[in-house]
Amino acid sequence: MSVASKAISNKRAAVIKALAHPSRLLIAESLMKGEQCVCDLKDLVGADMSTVSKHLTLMREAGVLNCEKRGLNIYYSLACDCLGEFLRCVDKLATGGTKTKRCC
Amino acid sequence: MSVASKAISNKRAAVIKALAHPSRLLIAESLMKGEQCVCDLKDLVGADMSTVSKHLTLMREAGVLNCEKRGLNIYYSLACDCLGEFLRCVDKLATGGTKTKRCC
DNA sequence: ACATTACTTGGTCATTTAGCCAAATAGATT
DNA sequence: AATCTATTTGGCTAAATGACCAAGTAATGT
Repeated sequence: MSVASKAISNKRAAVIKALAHPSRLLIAESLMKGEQCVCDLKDLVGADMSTVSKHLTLMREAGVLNCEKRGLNIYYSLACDCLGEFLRCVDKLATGGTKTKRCC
Repeated sequence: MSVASKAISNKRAAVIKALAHPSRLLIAESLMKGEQCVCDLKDLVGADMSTVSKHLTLMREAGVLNCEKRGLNIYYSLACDCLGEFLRCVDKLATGGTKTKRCC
């Protein structure tokens, strides 16, 4: 693999990784309905505010979320409306019936 | 969150996690062209065979891959043909221009 | 039966991740 | 200016991940 395509591969993996955690997935799904501030998301996830904040920073740095400060609150929103089709595929895989248990 | 929806959330996250690594992403993309055996994928990834094998096991257990043994070789294939739309969204996010650098 | 080939499994180690708490910052309110 | 509220940052620790090597297994060829 070339250096360039390795960089692309890493960037893609970072985006996917930003969604590869139950709490972050929950956050992403909730934001499909519209922007929310950190304390809303903290209630949703049920973890320490600092923990949630770190998840959000990670997602923003990966390019998955945008944020905007208004007054005391910081509102996070999805950077792309394609999450639906992303999740459609994930659910297909997550609920897929005929898995190969083993072959060896 | 209920216990049931937490379980679903974890399952989804496991599927996403199975794709959230440069080597595993590379493997998934390569398998879009058709099944391949472990040594092919080892050459593709360029890591130790045992490392690749562990990646493949993880992906299979998450439900992303199927495998079938024929002779000495084990052939891995994608469990779902929806990877294309999945990656379309990932690329949109990975290459997205207007990212919020910071807001605080 | 013995060697070979293709994989997997177990062990170990370094790195990353995820959680919490305490402290810092920034805007709003008094 | 002092305080309150919302959020981030730093520090710490426990747990998970990813890589390699060495050893084990299973089908094939001799």
